Amino acid sequence: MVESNAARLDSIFHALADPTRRALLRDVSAGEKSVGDLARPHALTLAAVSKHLKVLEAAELVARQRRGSFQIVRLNAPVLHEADEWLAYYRPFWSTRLDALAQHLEQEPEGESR
Amino acid sequence: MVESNAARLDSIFHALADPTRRALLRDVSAGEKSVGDLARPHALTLAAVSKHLKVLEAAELVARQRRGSFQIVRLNAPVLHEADEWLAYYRPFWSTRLDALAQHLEQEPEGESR
DNA sequence: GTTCGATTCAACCATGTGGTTGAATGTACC
DNA sequence: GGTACATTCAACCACATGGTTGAATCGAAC
Repeated sequence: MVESNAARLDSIFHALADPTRRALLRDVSAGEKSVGDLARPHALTLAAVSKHLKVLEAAELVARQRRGSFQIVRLNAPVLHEADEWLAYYRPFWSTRLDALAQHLEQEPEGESR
Repeated sequence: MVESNAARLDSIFHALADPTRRALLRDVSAGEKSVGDLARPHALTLAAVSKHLKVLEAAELVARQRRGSFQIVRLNAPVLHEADEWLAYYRPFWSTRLDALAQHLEQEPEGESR
């Protein structure tokens, strides 16, 4: 559906594969925050948090915007929707609706790669 | 809910952050496969595929079982459900139901860490 | 324009990743 | 028990990651 889906999923899942980054994402889901605000609750240097934010930004999970001398970070949730759509393919496999599974398997497996 | 949720999500999302591993997962979703079967369509050595499977197995996304001289790999979909549950928290943010979002934000953000 | 606060950059370090090759293991078959 | 096949292990490589520290940048305020 989307063009280079695989590379996008790479960066999204990679960004989510770190507990600090998931925590940052959760923190920022409560509303816009400056980098300093985001760093404060974590036992990390600002530079480290800045790097994590760069990973989240590369995956477009957050967006930055300068406001005065602050960098304001906000959640970009629709990107998580892409991960959700990838997962959706497997939903029939953990739900108990085996008939749905059978029907599911007749379809082509959604072309992410190649 | 689960004990060390964060570490599990780390390994799950990390496993999903590679296109080869996502492809292997999709391949194995069509039914049990030997390692050789799984390796064939990919332009990789068997050893490389074996390593990828080890990552998927560490995340418990697949399970192995010896059958004769073959290693049979099968999907363990319920683990994907854990990733799905993590994502569920963010669903209100990309859906347009902003009233749901407001209600959502009043709740505690689900304790994965600390 | 200097100083202060917020953030990033650069260099460095230890460790992990994804791949290779070639040897080793394990099971089946004759 | 030897041979063939399926898979893994070990060693190696180049490169990415997650963290640090200290210098550099950028905007605001005096």
